[in-house]
Amino acid sequence: MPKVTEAHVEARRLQIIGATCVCVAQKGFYHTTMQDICQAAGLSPGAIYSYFASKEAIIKGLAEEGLRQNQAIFAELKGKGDAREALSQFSKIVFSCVEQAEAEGMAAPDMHRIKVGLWAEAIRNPEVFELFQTNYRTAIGDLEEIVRDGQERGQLRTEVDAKSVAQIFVSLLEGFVLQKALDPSVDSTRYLEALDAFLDCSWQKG
Amino acid sequence: MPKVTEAHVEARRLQIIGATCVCVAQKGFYHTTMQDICQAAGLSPGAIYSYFASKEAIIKGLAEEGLRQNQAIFAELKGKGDAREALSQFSKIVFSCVEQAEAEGMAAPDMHRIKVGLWAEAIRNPEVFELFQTNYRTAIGDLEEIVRDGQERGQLRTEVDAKSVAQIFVSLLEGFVLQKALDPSVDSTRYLEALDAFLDCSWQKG
DNA sequence: CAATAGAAAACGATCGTTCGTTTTTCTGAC
DNA sequence: GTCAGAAAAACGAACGATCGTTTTCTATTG
Repeated sequence: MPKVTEAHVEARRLQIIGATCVCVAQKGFYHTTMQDICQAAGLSPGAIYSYFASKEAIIKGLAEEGLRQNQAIFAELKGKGDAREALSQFSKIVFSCVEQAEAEGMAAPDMHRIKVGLWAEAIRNPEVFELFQTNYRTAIGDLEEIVRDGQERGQLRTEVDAKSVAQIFVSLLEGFVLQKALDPSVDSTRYLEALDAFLDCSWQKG
Repeated sequence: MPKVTEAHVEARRLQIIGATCVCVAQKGFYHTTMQDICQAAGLSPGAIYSYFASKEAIIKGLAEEGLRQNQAIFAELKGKGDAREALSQFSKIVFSCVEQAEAEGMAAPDMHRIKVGLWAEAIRNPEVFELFQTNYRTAIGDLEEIVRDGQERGQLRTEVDAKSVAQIFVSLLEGFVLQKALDPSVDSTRYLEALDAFLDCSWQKG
C-alpha cells in the first residue's frame, strides 16, 4: 500500500471526525473514549493514531471543521450587496445550515449538542480557544461591516452602533443553538420566523 | 467531633462547590480532578466524600446552586408590575448579576466559563439536563407571561408572539455569557447598553 | 470514653497511548 | 499477465499513568 493519495488521508480524517461527532453528541468529549471513536469509525487505535496525534488533536480537528462551515455561512452573508437584505436573511441562513446537517445524515440536535461541547472545550484548551476567538472576531467584524454599510446608506437605524448590533446578532444565533440543545422540543421554524419578524422591528429605519 | 449542625454541613457543601468553581473555571469539568478540588477546598478526599457521593454529585450541586441564583433573577424581573419597565431593566439585572459575582470574590469571566461548562455537562448528564430544561422552561414561561401582559395592555408590539419574544430574550442573555466566556475582551457595559437601546427599538409600541 | 469529622494512603478500574505484528496494496522483474 | 517482494496501513493486545473512590487510621469534641 505505498503512496496513499492526499485525498485518502483527508477522507480518513473526516471519517474519524465524523465518528467522533456521533459519540460526542451522545456522551460529550469527556466520556467518549478512544475505544468509542474506534468502534464508531471502524478503525483500530493504531490506525487512528496515524491520522491524529492525540484525542485532543481530534477535538481540535472537529472544531476546525465546524468553524470552517461557520465561516462559509458568514461569507455567504457578506456576499449580499444590500445590508437590509443580508440581515433579514440571517435567520434563513441559520435554518439552511440546520437543514444541511440533516441532509448529511447528522441529526440537527446533534449538531447543536456538539457545538455546546466545543464551547466548553474552548474554555480549557488554548488552541481551541484561540480558534473560537479569532472565528468570533472575524464573524463579528464581517457583520459589523454589513451593518455599518446599511447604517451609512440610511437603511438601518443608528441608535445602536454597528459592532454592538453585530454582537447582538451573534447572540441571537448562538442563543438558539443553546436552547435547541438544552430543550429539543423548541420549535426551530417558529423561533426563526419570530426572529425574522423581531429583526424587522428592530432594524428597519422609519 | 460529634454532632455537627446542619448549617455547618451546608457551609461545607458550599465550600466544596466554591472550590470546584475555581477549578472548573480554569480547567473545565473533565480536567479538574478530585485532587484539585481537595487542594482548592483544603480538604481530604474522605472529607469531601462524606458531603458528596461522587464527583458528579458535586457537579450537580454546582448546577443547582447556579440555577437557584438564576431563578432569583427572574423572580425579581417578574415582580415588576409594568411590563415595559421589567423588560427594559433586563440588561441591568444581568449586569448586577455579574457585579454580584465579582463582589463575592469570583471573577466575572469565571462565572461565564463555569456556565458554559455546565451547558456541556447538561448535554450528557441526564440529571443536570433535566435541571436545565425545567429551569429554562419556567424562565421562558415567566418571561412569556410578562410579555403577554405588556402586549395586552398595548405597551409592547404584537408582531411577534409572547413566547418567541421570551426565547429571544433568553438568547440575548445567554449569548452574552457565551461571548464573554469565549472572548474576555468583550466590553460588558457597552454590550448591555447597546442591548438596552436595541430592545427599546424592538418592543416599544409606536 | 464514645463518637465522628477529617486525613491519608492505597485500590481497582479505566483511559489514552504505544508498539510489535499482520494484512493489504502497489511495484517491477520475468 | 503473474508473482514475489517491499512498503505502508491497520490491527489489537498490552502498558503506564491517572483518576475516582474506598478504607483505615487519627485527632478532636462533648
